[in-house]
Amino acid sequence: MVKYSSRTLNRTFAALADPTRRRILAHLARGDKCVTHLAKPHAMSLPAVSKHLRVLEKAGLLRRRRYGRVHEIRLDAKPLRQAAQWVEEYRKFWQGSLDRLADYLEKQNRPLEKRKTK
Amino acid sequence: MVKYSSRTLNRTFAALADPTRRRILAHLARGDKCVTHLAKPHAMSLPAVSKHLRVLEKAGLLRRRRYGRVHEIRLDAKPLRQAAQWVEEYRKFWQGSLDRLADYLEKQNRPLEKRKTK
DNA sequence: AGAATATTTAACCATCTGGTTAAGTATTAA
DNA sequence: TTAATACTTAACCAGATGGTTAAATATTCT
Repeated sequence: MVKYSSRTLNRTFAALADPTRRRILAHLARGDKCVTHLAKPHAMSLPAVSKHLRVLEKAGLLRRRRYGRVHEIRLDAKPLRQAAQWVEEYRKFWQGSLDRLADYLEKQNRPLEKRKTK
Repeated sequence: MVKYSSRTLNRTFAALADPTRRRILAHLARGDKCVTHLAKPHAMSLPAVSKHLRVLEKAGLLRRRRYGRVHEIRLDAKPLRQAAQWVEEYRKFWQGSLDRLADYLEKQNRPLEKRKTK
C-alpha cells in the first residue's frame, strides 16, 4: 500500500476535473507558453484563464517565471505521479476482480472438464 | 494520442477530488458493502454519505443492487481506465522532459569530454 | 512622457458542493 | 399491526467555483 497525501490528491484531481484546465495542460505539453498565448483558444476572458492558471499552480501542476511583463508558464507533472499511482491501485484491483471473475466462470462452466493442451 | 470523453473525465476526476469519496472507494475495494456499513467510519450523517455515493454512481465508479431494503454497493473501476490513461500521458511527457533535460545537462557540463567507456 | 501590451486584482454574480436536520418510503421483525 | 431498520428525498445553509467587467500594476515601445 502506497501512502498518499490527501491534500495533494484533492488539489490534483480537482484541478484535472475542469476541461479548460486539461486543455491548458495539453497546450503546455507542447511547449512553454505565456498567458495571452494560452488564453487565445479558450472562448473566455483573460482573467478567467488567469484564475485557471492559479488553480493549476496551487496544485503544483505548473511553474511560472517572469520575464518582464510576460509570464513563462511550464508544465510540472510531478503531482501527477501520486495521482497516477492512486488511480492505478484501484484500476489494478478492478482488473484483479475481472480476472478472479473469469477464473470463477471458467470453473463454473466446465467443472469436470480436463484442459486439452498443457 | 488517445481520445477521451470530456464529460467522463470531468465526472471521474471530480468524484476522486473528495477525500471522503476516495475513502469510500478504498473500503469498497475490500469488499462489497451496504450504505450503512460504508457510512459508519465517516464522521457525518447518512444523507451526506448517500450523496457521495450518488456522485460516485453518476461517475460510473460504483454499481448498486437492491436486496429488499439494503443496497449492495460494489466498485466499478471502468472509468478509471480513461482517467489513468490521461494522467499517464502527461506523466510520461514529464518523464520525457526530465530525460531530455538530463541529456542537455550532460552535454552542457562536459562539452569537450570524451566518454570513457563506450 | 505617453501609449500600448501583458497580466493581475477587485467586485460582483449564478451555480455547484458538501454538509445539516426533518420527513418520507420500503422492507423486515415482533 | 406496530415498531425498527435501511435508505432516500426535501429544504436549507455556508462556502467554493467559474465566469464576467472594470480598474490597477508593470513593463516595453515610440
